[in-house]
Amino acid sequence: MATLKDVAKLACVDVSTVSRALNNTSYVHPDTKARIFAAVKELSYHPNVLARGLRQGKLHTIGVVVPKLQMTVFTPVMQGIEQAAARLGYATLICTTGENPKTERECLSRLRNGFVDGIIIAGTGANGRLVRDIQSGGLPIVQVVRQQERDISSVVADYEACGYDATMFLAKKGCREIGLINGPMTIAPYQGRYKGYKKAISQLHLAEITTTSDQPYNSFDYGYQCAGELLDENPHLDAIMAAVDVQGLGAMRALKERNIPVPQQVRLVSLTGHEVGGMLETAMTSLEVPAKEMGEKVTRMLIEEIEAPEDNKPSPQHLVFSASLVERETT
Amino acid sequence: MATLKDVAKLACVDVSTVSRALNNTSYVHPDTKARIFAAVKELSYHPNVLARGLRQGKLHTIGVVVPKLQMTVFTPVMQGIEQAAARLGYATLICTTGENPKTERECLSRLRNGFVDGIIIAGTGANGRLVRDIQSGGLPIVQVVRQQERDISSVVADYEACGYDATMFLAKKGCREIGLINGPMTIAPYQGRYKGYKKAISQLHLAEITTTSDQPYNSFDYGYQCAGELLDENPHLDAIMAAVDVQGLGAMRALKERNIPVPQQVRLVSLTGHEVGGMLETAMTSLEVPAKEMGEKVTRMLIEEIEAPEDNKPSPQHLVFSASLVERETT
DNA sequence: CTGAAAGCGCTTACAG
DNA sequence: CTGAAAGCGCTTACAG
Repeated sequence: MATLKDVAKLACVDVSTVSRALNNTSYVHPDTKARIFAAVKELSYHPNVLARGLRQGKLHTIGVVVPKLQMTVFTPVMQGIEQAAARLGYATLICTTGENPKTERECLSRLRNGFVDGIIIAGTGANGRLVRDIQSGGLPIVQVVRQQERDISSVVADYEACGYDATMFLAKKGCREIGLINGPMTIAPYQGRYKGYKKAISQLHLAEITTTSDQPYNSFDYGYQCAGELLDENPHLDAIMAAVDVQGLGAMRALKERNIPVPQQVRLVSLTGHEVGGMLETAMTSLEVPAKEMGEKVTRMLIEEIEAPEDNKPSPQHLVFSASLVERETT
Repeated sequence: MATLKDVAKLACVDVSTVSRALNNTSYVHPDTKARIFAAVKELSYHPNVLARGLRQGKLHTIGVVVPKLQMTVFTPVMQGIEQAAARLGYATLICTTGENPKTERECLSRLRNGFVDGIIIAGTGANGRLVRDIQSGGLPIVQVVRQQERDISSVVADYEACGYDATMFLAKKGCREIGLINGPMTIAPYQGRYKGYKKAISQLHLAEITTTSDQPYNSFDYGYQCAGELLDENPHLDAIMAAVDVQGLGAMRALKERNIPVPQQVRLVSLTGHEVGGMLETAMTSLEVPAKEMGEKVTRMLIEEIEAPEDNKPSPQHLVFSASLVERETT
């Protein structure tokens, strides 16, 4: 690979002049410039981003730490992040943790080593200490989808409203035994959804009906198993709310296998929709979350913080997006 | 951020000694070592990966260029890549092109600048020249899912066999009017699927039935529209093959809206399955592609090439995975 | 076992 | 308008 030095030699100028010409950072005589560009072309020179990054203390790269991509809200979130970052001249380094705190710790350690200018995280909640350390070490970090830390900026959806609204919506349809398929309370969105559900349930004087399974919670099998359990233990169940789309798919399948007509006997809602709902044979009603937009927004927020002067960093801000109930065929 | 120098000063040794202690690259007196580690801890020192990368000419990072993630085979492929890379001590830089050649060109240009030690690409086919340039410029690059270049290593599935096998399978079930929903012939996998379909069709002396739409081809809407067209123009159609899962979802929806029973009247197969097939209300028969495994494999291949001594780089190799027909409920 | 020095490929004040 | 020099934070022969 050709270096600045090679170009300088070929163009018979100093490396500093080449640098200036290439970065347009000060006037360079047109003739010199022409010679330089000719040399660049001849050698097919490409500046070494690492060297520049080291010198400038900035690599124009952001790190993203998410649990998993497949069939989750994180895919569209990631899409938004990637696009916004590219538009602003940043590359995106991705790290999936599989909800494993240890993997997450490794990801974060790797990222903090001058590799990235900032981090976007949807955390497991198990590495709060490390996350705060990174923040106070001067590396900007923001949360997306999951707001686990109060003092770190975040972009999330209003999960409590999702839980509440969906319950109320189902009640208005006449449902009286509404079961919830959820996930661990240590993860903010699941807690939010539960709170909303609980609030609505008690306002309506209905009984709380929940369940859990041993499967990883953000999965088809979890939805399938929990739905099965709910149905078996509550013969008069008339509605199921799934925390996420893929759980909803599992629930749908469980309903079908029991020959329970949807929505006639049991209605079904996903509390965190991201497109798939509308692509199903029986389109699923869901609270659609603006996932891509959230990704874009959190990226802009992070890059703003990265580019703010050292003595004028913005305070932590928390942005909450509303989900919109899209009624389809399962209610 | 503390630097090596800070640690050295605090531990009263030279930076070189600190470096050696930290990297375990030569014997360092236990006492010295202890002092160094104490200093590291006190300053919460983290080595700057950039500086090391620059010095060693290697950043332990690979770049990945894929069309899009959402509901495509690239999500599980990406998962495989990310996991294999992490296991081998590499970070993963991701770039999505949205099938846009210009975006792809920008991604590749950004990546080649010393940023990554190698590249994995599922290309649009429109930047062959650039891809070959990168390769001959000494930056290892490998293809996944789509083998667009003969002289660049690749890991793909046997799409032709997918097309052929699926057609034969459907014929054996008694189908005589088998429609294909495909994508552009400039993209290797679509061409492969078509070839296989065509071959089977002519062996069986059946008529070729295909169609296209203006929608982006790797999408629900494309599948929906194409299926609609196929059904409207071929009243006796008894099977639909969709190139990819998400097209299959669209086709399913089109069938449902026309009240066409599946599989009784029309059978449906996806030629590139990656899990979703089994998560549907009516589970979809598909040729399941080992996407994650392909991602892992291509990563190992790339890293092997990266780590091979300059004078002993492996020749281009092409690995083809077989898909396996998983029969579910749509056939 | 450890230090001093050179260098990775850039950028950026500082002169002139 | 351009050159010479210092430095970003590391690693790695070279001495001793």
